[in-house]
Amino acid sequence: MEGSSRRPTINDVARMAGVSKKTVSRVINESPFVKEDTRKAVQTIIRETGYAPDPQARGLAFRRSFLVGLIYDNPNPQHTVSHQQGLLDAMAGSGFELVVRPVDRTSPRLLDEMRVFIERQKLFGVVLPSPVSEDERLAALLQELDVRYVRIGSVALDEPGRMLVSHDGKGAAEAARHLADLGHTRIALISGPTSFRSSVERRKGFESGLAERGLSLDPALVKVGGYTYESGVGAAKELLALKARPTAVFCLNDEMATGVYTAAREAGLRIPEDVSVVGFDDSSIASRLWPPMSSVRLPLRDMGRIAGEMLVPNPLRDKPKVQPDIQPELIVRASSAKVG
Amino acid sequence: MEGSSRRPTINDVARMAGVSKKTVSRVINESPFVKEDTRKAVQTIIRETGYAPDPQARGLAFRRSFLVGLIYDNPNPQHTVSHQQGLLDAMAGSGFELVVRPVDRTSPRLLDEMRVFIERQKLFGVVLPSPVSEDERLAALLQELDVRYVRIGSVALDEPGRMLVSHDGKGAAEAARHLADLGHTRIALISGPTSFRSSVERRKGFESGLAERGLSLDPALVKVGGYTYESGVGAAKELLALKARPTAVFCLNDEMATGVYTAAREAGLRIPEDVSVVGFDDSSIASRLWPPMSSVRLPLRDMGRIAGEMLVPNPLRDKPKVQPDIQPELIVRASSAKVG
DNA sequence: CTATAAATTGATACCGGTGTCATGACTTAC
DNA sequence: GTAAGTCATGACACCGGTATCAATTTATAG
Repeated sequence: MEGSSRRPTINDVARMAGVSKKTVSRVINESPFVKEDTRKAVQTIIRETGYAPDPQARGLAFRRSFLVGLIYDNPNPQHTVSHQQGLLDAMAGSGFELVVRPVDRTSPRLLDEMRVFIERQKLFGVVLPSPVSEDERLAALLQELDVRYVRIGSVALDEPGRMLVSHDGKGAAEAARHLADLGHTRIALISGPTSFRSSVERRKGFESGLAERGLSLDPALVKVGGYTYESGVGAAKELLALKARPTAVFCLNDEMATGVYTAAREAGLRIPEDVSVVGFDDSSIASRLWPPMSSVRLPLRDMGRIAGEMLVPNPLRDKPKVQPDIQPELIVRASSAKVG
Repeated sequence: MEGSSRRPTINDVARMAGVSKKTVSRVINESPFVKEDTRKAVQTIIRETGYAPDPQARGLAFRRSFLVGLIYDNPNPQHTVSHQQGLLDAMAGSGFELVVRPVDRTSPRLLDEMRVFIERQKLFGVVLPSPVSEDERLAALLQELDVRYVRIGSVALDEPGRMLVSHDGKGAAEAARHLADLGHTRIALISGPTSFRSSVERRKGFESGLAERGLSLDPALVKVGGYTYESGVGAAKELLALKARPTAVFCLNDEMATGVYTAAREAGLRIPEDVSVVGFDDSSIASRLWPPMSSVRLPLRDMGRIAGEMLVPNPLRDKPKVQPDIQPELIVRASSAKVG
């Protein structure tokens, strides 16, 4: 089996099959201009030798690599991991590889760095989870460089084939209806930084959900946090110290919602008896806290997978099928209960 | 500035500098056989044109890519993320890119898949965090393929340049001494699967730490979990139902330790008054739980960074310096207190 | 000043694929 | 049966670099 120590090249296959390397190339690339007999003969040799084309050489000739870049700058590693896993699910066995690239989206050199990264590596495609996906200059650069890309974000910023929308607003609206249906009327909101599109969308969705139940968001009950645990503690302390204390708090991510637990404990308040809490992300901590926390779940891994399917052709997955719709889902646990 | 739309190649630079492409190649590769004047002239052109060699072409000629593979199969995504971040820290600006590759270490086709992956991509190097790092067949394969690699694991399984040791045992020993010093004598252990080297090492370290204080591990107080929350709940339930109930529980990871919180609550026991808990990993949940959990911290990101420094030459980091020693550290919080 | 050694440099082949275009074989039309 | 068109294939250049080795220049020795 192991005749020579080095992997066979296209020349070896061509010689063994008694054809030119160009014909082997045609077989590899599924050119229709190959006689059936020839194709089979070549494929037999390919199978016997275990030949696989060298991605570097192929990429050099194609002027395009077989690398997909994941460009991210998410404060929540959970998001990155999940997206990455999903992407890898979709890419497994496709012959493409995933190159990960964290960036600082506030860096003035971001665009230059991205240009160099993409041009140098001649990336086949790029996946941009939020908040990087929200940078229109970056999207413009990708179009200029003629690279395939998929942006993952909470709202449609691009044409369908290039944008995967997670509809964060719908999930937030569901949370709003849930709390309203439990009888809450003084519902506080701990938002993330308004520079994040997700914060804006989630807030909008939350407000529209409240509106559906005839409620509106009291500006005095809105705090802007930084998507961190500490900022959640701080915001919750202020909210829980109010004379007209809210009976429920919705947080735009679980980190901050966890901070509400801490603040509530310090204020001597019980969850959910004194204050209901609903988070966003359904991170692993949500179900570990006591009481287990209600939270809006985004199918992050699925989103990564779908983005991958949109980007790379995968022979193992035959059906290109319609792009499934991503829907957030409210997971109701014990941290949200009837008011009173 | 932007004369032509395509990036300059080595030929452009050679023509503009009035030398052959081979000389430009020598300058790029820092060959000592280039006259100072020539080198400067070429470097000037390189700077002016913004030329950068094509990694694919270079890799093709070198028979080696500029890709580093991260091969992992860790049930705890936190570990993967942290290692990955550290690796990327070390690789930033080096010209190398990180390709991530999750695997199933129990798959019978693992070795074949790895061989194909490494040979096809002609990887420059590979990083193997535990538990993948514990597979000796894989290490043998990497040596056969003549690929640089760094194994990250709890104990030395390879020569120093190829192994980064995290000394999990020391951290576990510290936890043991900590609990013993608090007066605990009936100390339970919830272990991970013994197929994980980390479990074995942590347990050994824990036992030696107990021995230092004149204690020994009671086999009746040892449960083997699966490194999951659920297994932690199950193991803790059994332990806390014992007549001779342990006054402290050490868990070989935080997931299981979090399960002890749940089991204790269900059993009506208080932490730390009725039972002290110490975890391992110092994952983010440890400090969010109530009471905040004592846990052994491993500098995972630093480990990734050091592994990266061991693997890739980085011009931005001049000092190769001695390999720093990785030391676990016990973070004492409120879940461990004097026996009483 | 000449012979010899050492330092520089470039011509050419090659890494392992693909694109272009010409060529020969085979059909189909008349 | 011959002309024209289609199909199948290969020769050769090329993608953008590096390796080899010979050629040229410069330095050192005698």
